[in-house]
Amino acid sequence: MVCTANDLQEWKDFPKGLRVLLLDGDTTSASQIRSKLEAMDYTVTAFCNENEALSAFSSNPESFHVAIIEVNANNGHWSFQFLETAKELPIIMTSNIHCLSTMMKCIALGAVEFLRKPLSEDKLRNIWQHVVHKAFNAGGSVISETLKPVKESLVSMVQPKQENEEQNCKISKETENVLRVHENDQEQSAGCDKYPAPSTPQLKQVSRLLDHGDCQDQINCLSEKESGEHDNETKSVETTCNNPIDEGNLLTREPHHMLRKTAVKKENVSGDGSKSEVNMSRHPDNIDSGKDNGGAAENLSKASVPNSSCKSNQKKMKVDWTSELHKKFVQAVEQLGVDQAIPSRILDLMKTEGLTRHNVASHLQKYRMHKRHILPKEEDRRLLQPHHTRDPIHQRSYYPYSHRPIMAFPPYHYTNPTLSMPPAYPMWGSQPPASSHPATVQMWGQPGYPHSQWQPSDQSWQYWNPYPGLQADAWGCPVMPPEQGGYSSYPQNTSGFQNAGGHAVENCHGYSMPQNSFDIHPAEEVVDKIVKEAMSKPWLPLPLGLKPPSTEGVLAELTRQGICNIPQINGSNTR
DNA sequence: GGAGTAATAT
DNA sequence: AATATTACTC
Repeated sequence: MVCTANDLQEWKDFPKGLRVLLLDGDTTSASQIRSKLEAMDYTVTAFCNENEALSAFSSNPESFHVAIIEVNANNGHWSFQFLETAKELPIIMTSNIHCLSTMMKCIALGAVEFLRKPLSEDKLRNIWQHVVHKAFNAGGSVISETLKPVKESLVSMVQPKQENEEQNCKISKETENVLRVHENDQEQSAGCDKYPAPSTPQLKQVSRLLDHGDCQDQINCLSEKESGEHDNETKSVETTCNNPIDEGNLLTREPHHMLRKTAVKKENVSGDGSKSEVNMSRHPDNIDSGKDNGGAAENLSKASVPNSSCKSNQKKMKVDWTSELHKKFVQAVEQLGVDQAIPSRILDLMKTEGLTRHNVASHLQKYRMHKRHILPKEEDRRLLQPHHTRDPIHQRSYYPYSHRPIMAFPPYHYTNPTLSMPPAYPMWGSQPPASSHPATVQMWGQPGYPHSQWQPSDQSWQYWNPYPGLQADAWGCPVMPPEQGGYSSYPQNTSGFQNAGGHAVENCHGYSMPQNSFDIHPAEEVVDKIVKEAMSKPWLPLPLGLKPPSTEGVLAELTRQGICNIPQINGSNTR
């Protein structure tokens, strides 16, 4: 069906030109879908008549890579028949109707997705993924010969990334093994950034569960948008519910296959191309039996009457803060800055459907708490710098990015950092030589404080550093965006002193402190450079080690320059 | 009613 | 351990 080897060799800009069979009895809807698809460079052949579509496919199955089939009240039987007929083709069902049993039946019969109308660009944009998915995941008996070249071609695209991505995606060894057994492992890479595929994580879960024989404990479902929390820009999310399903109600010609198909995930891409999805899971002990369908699709929850249970259950879904999601969170937080980084705004920025303000708030709380444990350690390191004094004037140095705050902190951290200081020197004393270790949270973290994913040693850590070129030793550690100019070359830059212990550390601008600058003094030229920079940019916070001039000195200087009228600020009195 | 925090539950 | 929920305060 899909494409020949030649097709793929020529297919430089996949998925452009991917051929879509579109059946929609509603001509208006059909033309809308068609124009959207064509705008995305898909090649669309539209039918409004079932028989035409079927005969077109039957006569030349290789004309199509993917099908979008509308299900309506009248053509249900035909739709199922088409699903049976075109098993090799990834078929996306779409409908205005919300009928759980129909959706279940479609999915069980092999439909890759069930989308509620209207089909937005976001819904349509990634339908190519189903082609890839099918190529990789269809069972040997189902995959067509023509799909194999697709798979091979894409494997070569996916493979080089795979090793890294496997780590980044935190795939458990167990899962990896399962996937290898299933010969579907390439797909998992597609579940990562580059070639996201709609069903990947869920498939992994389902595969694992199947292998462990407890698949009834978990199906994947799609949540509907959380009411009122998201605008139309928000994207569908994927939720994973630990819901038992009544398999007896599902049509299945091949139970394993059916379940795999049930693991349909809906994924959309936000404007910037990033995924906007969230994995959610429910605690098994919260399961309602029977009618709990878990909202097997976005549409389901709205569609089916019993879905009230799904909706209510959604409350109990647990957000899986994947590195990807967390990255988004951090980006939102950083984009907002200290003043604006509040749950609702973060939520808005993240544009991740299924995520609630509460989810964000909870995560934010944890985020802040973690930072709270991290920052004092950084301050400790700064405090060891020569010339540094802890008089209040220098307190702004504790939070050197106040002009563009990265994150909100509890006030006591920058109003009186000394109060929150854990014992500093013992920590220093216990440091391993910086030459053998880049500084990590592990080195600085308080004993007993939870580590795991909060640490850079974690594989997902790299996702959490918004500026991979820079070191960040803490979760969300403020690091200077590269575009922020010379400011970051100040030695107090958080990322600039990762390697405590008197070794040269490059900050993000390649500015390098001399060896032993920590132990003794910065080289004079370094000091000069810092002083010059500070003087040329008085609006920036002072680097550590530099004292601001006294008020008297400033006034005297102003007077010398003939400036005698100084407006009163904050009650400070001048002449 | 949202936000922040701490405590507690799951 | 991670996340959600709750209670409380602002």
